[in-house]
Amino acid sequence: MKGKPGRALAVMSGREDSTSRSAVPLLDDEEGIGAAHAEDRRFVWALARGLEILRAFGPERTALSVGRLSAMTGMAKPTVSRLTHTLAALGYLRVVDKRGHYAPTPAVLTLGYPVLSALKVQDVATAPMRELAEATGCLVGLGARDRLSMVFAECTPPSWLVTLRLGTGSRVPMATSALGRAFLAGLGEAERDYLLGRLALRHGAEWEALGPRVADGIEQVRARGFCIVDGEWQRDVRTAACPLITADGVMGLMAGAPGYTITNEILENEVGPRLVELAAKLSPLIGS
Amino acid sequence: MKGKPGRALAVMSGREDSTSRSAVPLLDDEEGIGAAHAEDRRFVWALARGLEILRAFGPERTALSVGRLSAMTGMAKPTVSRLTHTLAALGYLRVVDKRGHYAPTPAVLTLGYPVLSALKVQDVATAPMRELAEATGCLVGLGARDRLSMVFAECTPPSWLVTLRLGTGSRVPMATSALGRAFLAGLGEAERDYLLGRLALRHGAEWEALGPRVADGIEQVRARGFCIVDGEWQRDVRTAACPLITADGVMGLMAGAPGYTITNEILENEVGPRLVELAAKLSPLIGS
DNA sequence: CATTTTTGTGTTGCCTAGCGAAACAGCCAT
DNA sequence: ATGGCTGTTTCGCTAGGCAACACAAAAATG
Repeated sequence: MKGKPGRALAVMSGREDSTSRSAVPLLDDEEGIGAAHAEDRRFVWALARGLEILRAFGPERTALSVGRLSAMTGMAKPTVSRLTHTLAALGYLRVVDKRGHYAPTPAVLTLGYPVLSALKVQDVATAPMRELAEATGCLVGLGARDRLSMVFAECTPPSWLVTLRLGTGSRVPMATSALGRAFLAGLGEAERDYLLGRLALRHGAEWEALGPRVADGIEQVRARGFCIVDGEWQRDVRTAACPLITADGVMGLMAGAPGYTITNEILENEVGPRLVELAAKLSPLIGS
Repeated sequence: MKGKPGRALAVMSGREDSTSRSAVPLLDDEEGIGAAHAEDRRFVWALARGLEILRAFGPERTALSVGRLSAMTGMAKPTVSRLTHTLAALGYLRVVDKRGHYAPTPAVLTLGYPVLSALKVQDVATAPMRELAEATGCLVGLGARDRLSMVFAECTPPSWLVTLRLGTGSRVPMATSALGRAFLAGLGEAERDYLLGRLALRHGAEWEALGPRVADGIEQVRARGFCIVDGEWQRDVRTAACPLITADGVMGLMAGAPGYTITNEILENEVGPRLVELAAKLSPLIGS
């Protein structure tokens, strides 16, 4: 690229061995918004940065300070300060203590409602998913892609299961989860190859071992309609998943449980087929 | 405490703006982001505008064009075009047809997860709420304030009820819903008076009749712990609600059903007390 | 069916608003 | 007080908002 230091977050920084600067501002397991839009004149950075602030929060990061946000996102502190100030003025963030820690408020939930409503999740999916969850003892989830993760649109844990903490809006990685592999299997070739390329880029060296396992999951779906992942995403969690093609695009349906409550055989012979059956039933109902 | 609102509306940036302006940019039943921050140098307008774009979508407006968004929000079309372009590049919006209609994607759900996680909704609230819902035949909801509405953090409809379409992230007006009135009753005096003032401003002439009914709801809560609203929010929907004080602030708990499935007596003698009981149980568990 | 009307999106010029580096102001702790 | 923190203010330079224009496609009209 060119030596213009101009904008483009700190992702492409690293010209000199800077002392105090955090090397890479990547959030959790996500890729930043980086340089992809560096020359896009229609791209408004202020909005992208503000949303990255909201994304920085998570289950174990419920309250963050300006400095912490600055380090996590790679933005300058004054910028973060202004963005948090704005988000607080709009009601999406609030100050939780005198040290200036910010936390998201329920107002952000309103942003998500239109999608849930458009997908008709509550209308058609929740009840049969819950039924399957209670019948099999698995947590049953419906998810779609977000960047290189899968995000749950609906999540129905069986009433007695408390160890798996997932819910609407939570994410699992695409490459190591059954849900992600099933989703990939449901895509057209072009889009799947594109995503596999990005995944390879993101996982770096470990892709050597991971890539074939992803390909195997896709092959499982092709062979019998669903795939199984045992302990790759989280230790001692076994999951089956199948793709779900809707009018609004490809999603995925998964069912999983801790290893000590379910065997791979049950997952394969009972849960998997019922999952495929449910996906077929939901397929024409979900989305517009 | 907040600063003085003290300004009506309009006036975005230019002060000599005498040209004909698009009338009023109000979204559905919300107040715009108007003037309160007109002179706040720390306020980032681009971010506020982008979030208003996301807010413009709703259950019956699942896909919107640039022109429509421009009319709804009062922003210029090129501005909206760039914001939608940005949101699409980030994955929060996608183009759904050749005419350039945009629709939100499941990616926006990730923004809401941190709050649900922080409130521990799934961990402690969902199960007992569902239990109450099945036992009483009411939809049971847990909500918090967003601007002048109440937004649901969790919503558990009984399995057989399909006419009430509410879910996580959906909103009901503060003044005409039992949930809103119960929330107001749970606040401290200063904040309650501030909100009542804004509500009076927003409802204009009809506040003459509405205000006393709101006050009556608050009085009901004071007397017996919950209040009842019959048909004011939606025709033929009866609802009881009570405040729920958590470590993260005041919320509200409500239970409601269509009029032909429940009587006011049952609501008053059975549902209301159980609601109060549940709120007391959840109070120490929800939030940090 | 071609043409005009309507509706709606994407580009320019100009000027305001916002980003970022460095300096400035609070807070605690020792 | 003196550092070592962290969050907020100047100020230059650049990105982005707004108005007007240009343009594409559906709808209306003969």
